[in-house]
Amino acid sequence: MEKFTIKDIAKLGEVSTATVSNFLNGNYAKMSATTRERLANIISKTDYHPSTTARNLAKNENKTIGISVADITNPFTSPVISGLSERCEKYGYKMVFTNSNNDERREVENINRLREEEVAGLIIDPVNPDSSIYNQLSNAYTVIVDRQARRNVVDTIVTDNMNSVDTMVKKMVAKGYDDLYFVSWPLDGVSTRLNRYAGFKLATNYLNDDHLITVPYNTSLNKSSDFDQTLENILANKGDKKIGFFTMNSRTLLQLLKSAQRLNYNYAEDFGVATYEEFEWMQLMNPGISCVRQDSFAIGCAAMDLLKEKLETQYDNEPEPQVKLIPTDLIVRDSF
Amino acid sequence: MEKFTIKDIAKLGEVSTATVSNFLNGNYAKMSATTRERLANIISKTDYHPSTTARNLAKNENKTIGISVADITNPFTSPVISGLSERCEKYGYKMVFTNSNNDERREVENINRLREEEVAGLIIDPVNPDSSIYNQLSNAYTVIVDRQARRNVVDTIVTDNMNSVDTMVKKMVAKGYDDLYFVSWPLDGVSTRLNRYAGFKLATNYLNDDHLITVPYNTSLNKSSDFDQTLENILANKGDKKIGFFTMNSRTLLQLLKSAQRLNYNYAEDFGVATYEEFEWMQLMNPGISCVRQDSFAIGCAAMDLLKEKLETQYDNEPEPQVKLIPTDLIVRDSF
DNA sequence: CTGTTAGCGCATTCAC
DNA sequence: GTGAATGCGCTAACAG
Repeated sequence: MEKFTIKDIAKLGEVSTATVSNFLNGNYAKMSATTRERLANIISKTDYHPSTTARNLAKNENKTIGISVADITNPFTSPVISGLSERCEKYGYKMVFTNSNNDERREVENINRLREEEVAGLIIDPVNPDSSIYNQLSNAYTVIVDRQARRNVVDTIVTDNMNSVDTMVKKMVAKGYDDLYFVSWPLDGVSTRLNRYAGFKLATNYLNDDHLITVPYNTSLNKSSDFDQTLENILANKGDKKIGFFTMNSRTLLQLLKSAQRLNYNYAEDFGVATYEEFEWMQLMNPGISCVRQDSFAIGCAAMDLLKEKLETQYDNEPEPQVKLIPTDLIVRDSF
Repeated sequence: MEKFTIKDIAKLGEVSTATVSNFLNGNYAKMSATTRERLANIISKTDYHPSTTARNLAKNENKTIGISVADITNPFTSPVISGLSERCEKYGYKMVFTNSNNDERREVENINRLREEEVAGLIIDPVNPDSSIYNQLSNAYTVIVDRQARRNVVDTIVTDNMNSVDTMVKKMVAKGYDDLYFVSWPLDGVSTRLNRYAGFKLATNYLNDDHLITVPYNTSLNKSSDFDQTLENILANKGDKKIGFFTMNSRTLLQLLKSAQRLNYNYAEDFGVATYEEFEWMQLMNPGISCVRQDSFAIGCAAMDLLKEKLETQYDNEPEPQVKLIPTDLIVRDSF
């Protein structure tokens, strides 16, 4: 938006462009104190600032990372971006940002565009972590966040699903619940669900899947469903037993809550409940709902930390992909 | 991340770099069909892609816009970004993104950094719209979103506060409410609040401020407050009158709801209520809460539309700053 | 139709 | 301590 170049200020300072360049890069050893001061003056007066484009070209480096998020609108991705942005600033990277709006095709376009921009690295919040497109990405300059592939080919940072469920459900066990149930969308080999369920089994020591309740992915909240039936079966026959549920996310929690409402059961009173994911309304409800709050900010930070580290080391061959687990916060309220 | 340059593929194609450049830019008229095909082949085989940096330098243009958001974590900014990203893609811009985390100092840094990147334009979701720092920005290449300054110096896109409140409150009036109250944080000259209140007065025809209830900015939701008192005064003495409240945002709504709960009044039953802002829990509550849903996505779109238009026209002197209002959706549920 | 050439703004030897 | 020269990868005349 300006017009001054390094030449202009070289002329004004009556020095060569090289000296100016040195000044700009802090190589003050290579000039007299007087020219240094003169340059400082001129530059501040002209509000000249070097062209990053030109500099990138000359140095053949580009301190920017490309970001592709599946869905900016998802409440869990904002904190991730916040963490990324924090670290980018800290490390002197700028971030160019793309949103795929849950569209795999668009994600591919975004990633390709990002690569053409010659970004130094890539951070991807994948639409479908099991897609094959990530195979083309080198693990040397990319990291995946938030969603874990069944077989991951690049480093990924995700919330510690298994352990958080384990410790939360252990708290329920400790309160003397006789029967605990895990309410989930169909497992379908999705790693998030599998890992959360694994945590549940770990805490409860259930050996088979008798305590796994599955609800279809897209059931209406406001119509009675099969789930009403199984809930009624459990609750009507519970006798003196304490019954508890752990729901794998907020949607299944709502499913449970709505069903219970239809059947005239109250949570906390007639049964205990805790859930993965935190939303504001869980705190507003009365009694408040215990939940696992994932630390998305930390995921963003860790992702950029990892990426920076990878970018700074020279690999003779691609590093083995790892997955790093980020611990969660357990929010215990009065729902169990 | 690659190594092929235009020279390499020129050599491979046994043509000059100029021809390759023409090919890349779609100037197929300037070459024979055979060389065109040959080039296409070679390029696809080598997975060569031109350096955007070099291209930007050569063309002295930079199809990127800089974005500075006050707080990525605010649920209303995600849709704005979504809209921006939509339009950026459409118009062929890429976006470099910064987050200020509600810190004015950081915002200044971000904006300066963005300008140094030689972005073509700037879109700013301001931390404090009344800050003086926006005075330094030319209206020729920047637009502000979401928050309106008292005296705005650059084009601004905001939600249509006044008209949405007006039409929502008119719906309450139509339902025969005898007394309507506007619950708000102290007006304090903040344009958002002023405009919403103006809409309220427009709908109710109240001439003075007797129906404005002010609650301090930072009162705890869970302790009884002065507000409890004034609410009790109104509700205890209402007689046969229908009483309604319009709250200026979700926080003041919660204030109202919690106070009512403490005083054993029920909304919808003992009084009517509607609010600015929509959150998921308003839909979950029973009865659902009527609210004004601002179309943040549209704000993002409009902002980028405007910016693009400005970028493409040559101004002899800076254009007069305008403010554009984005209409909202009125969600009527059962709370009044 | 194709090649030559001169920049774009800056960084970096290598002389002086 | 300083400056001229060269190149980063590409574009845009201008010749041929």
